[in-house]
Amino acid sequence: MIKSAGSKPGEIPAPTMADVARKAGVSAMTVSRALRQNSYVSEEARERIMAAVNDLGYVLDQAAGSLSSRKTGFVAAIIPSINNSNFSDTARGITDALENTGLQLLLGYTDYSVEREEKLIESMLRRRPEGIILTGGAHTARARRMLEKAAIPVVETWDIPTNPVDQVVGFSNGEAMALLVRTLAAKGYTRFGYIGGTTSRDTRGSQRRAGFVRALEELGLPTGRVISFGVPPISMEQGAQAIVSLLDRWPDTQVVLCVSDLSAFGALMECRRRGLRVPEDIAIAGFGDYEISACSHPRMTTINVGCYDIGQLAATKLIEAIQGEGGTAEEITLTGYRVIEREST
Amino acid sequence: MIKSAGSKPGEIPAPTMADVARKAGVSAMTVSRALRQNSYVSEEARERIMAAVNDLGYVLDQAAGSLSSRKTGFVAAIIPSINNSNFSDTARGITDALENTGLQLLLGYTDYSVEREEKLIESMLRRRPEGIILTGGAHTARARRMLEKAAIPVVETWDIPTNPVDQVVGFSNGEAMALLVRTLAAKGYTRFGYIGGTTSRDTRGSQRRAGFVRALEELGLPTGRVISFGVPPISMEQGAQAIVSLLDRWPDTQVVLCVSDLSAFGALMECRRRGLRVPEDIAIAGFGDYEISACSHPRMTTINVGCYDIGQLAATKLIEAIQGEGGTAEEITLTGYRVIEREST
DNA sequence: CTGTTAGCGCCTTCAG
DNA sequence: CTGAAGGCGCTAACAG
Repeated sequence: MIKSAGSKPGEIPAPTMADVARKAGVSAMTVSRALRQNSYVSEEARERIMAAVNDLGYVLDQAAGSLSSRKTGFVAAIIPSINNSNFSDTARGITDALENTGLQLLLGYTDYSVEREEKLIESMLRRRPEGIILTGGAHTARARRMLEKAAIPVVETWDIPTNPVDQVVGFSNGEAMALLVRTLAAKGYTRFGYIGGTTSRDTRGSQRRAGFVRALEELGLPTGRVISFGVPPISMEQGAQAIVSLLDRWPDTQVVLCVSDLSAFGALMECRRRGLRVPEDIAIAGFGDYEISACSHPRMTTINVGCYDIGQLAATKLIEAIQGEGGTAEEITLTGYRVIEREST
Repeated sequence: MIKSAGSKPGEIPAPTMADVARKAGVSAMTVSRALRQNSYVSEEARERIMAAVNDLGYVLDQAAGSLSSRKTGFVAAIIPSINNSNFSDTARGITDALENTGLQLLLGYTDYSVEREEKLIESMLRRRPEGIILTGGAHTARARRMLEKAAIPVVETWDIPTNPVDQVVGFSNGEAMALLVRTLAAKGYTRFGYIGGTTSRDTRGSQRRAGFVRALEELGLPTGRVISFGVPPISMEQGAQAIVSLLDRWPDTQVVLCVSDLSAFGALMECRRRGLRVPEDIAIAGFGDYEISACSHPRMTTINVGCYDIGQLAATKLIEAIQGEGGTAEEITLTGYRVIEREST
């Protein structure tokens, strides 16, 4: 504990604006003005105020300020996992877009659970954020109701919900995966396998799987070689185990697509460990273009979905809606993705 | 924009406690009591209140509450990078420890810059967090002063500062790296190389390097094979480039230690790509025990430092200090680390 | 350019 | 178990 702290008796209460005002010989209102960028304060007064602020070690109390100004300066963002670099890239994009707007990020993660998302939304709304960014379009009914009641701009990302709450910045996970299938089919592969999680929780994961199946159907190729493996997120280790089962069951599989680069990497390394040549004996592709896929040996084919840009764009749209007149139409912004062919296919 | 929103004229203002109270036929005070767990409210009143809350879609405004209760329910945490799974594991540990305490995390990242840390600390202190968790012991003078003035519990993590602000939950990065050197020296390696970043910004990185050199000196082994490579964080790709330079310059190097598993992985893959056998031709070890090191081929030797536990323990200590009488002594809690020997050495 | 007045929405405190 | 009064620290709105 520093000096005297906590709620000890004899504690020195933090200085308030009134303390600064007294010390600088002005009113609290002038201090308030001096501490913001806009409003006019004489150079002389400003200097005295800043000196007093420094002397006292005064730090503005935004909770009090936002109560009276009715603006909290918070923006909430909810991602599935903070440990997944795809989503933390999105979080970085959000933070960077928020820089210099005076808005502060309230970040939470759901562990891929809509129930946890609901709780998070509730606890975040208690902080009265001026806008909120969500991942995906699957929410509980109560979460949806709370969002609508909150009457703040909402941006759903990483997906294209069929029934958006408000704005959307995302892409079709199914279409992206389908594109990958078509690209690989064009190279001559016909016997495709798939590794992903159980479909119940991770909506993006199940959309990718659906896109995989749909693309194969359209190409008239067999669709059955699918391994579903545990609840998301599917780890590298699970990818390794899954490819063993998959090749065990369907030994003539030529190429395996995975729900993400992480499981793909696990699968890739396991194949190398077992002496399989990639892509000669078995080709492998991931999803998400994580750092790892550009660096592995062999380098991995994957699909880049612009995680950082999603975050930056979502935040930009949100800021516009917050600062705008509130009349922005509901809007769906599609973000791009592209297949990155590397050595593993 | 949902329904009517933003600051449009004709907007429906969010319901307040008074609205709920009116609807439930009680006073605002009773609503306030009903919405918390403690305090006594009759079952009958509580039911009516909850019904009104539901009808109105009322969500408590914590900013107002904390102004009067003088407790914000915020805890701040600052990590170097949100994209590094070691630190996001720590963040998860913090979040998990905070669960069910009613405390909410305010998370920020510095990109390894003490200047950015200073700005973050300032903007977070404006939210009046009840405690703060930092990474490392290097702060600007002004940051230190602000922390001291704030008179809230502080926990520095991931390091053992020579002059702690308050509490510490960490380990010696230098000692951990030295242990790795000794472990490998015991296996017979004598010609060690090292890959890390420039030392100016990442204090943990430079401590690891110092530990590397110190351990070799104590063993009477040569210490010169060090490649410094860019500002942190050192990427996988930089690890790949660095090992090429290193082996180019010192071809007889037997084992290379890296500042983290990420650069070590890049180095490992690059060696495999060039047809080098690992560990026969060149052994490689990382630091941090990222998921990747357990899954790569060959699996990588590294050192596990309990990232998640650091976060959980730091938050637990912080909560104790917050809830305690404020008299907790300054305390240094050492966390454990252990070498994990795998196939790459 | 500066000050005054009032009140943001809730909780503390004290009375019933 | 419930209510009334008052104020947390700041800023909007208006007056000078």
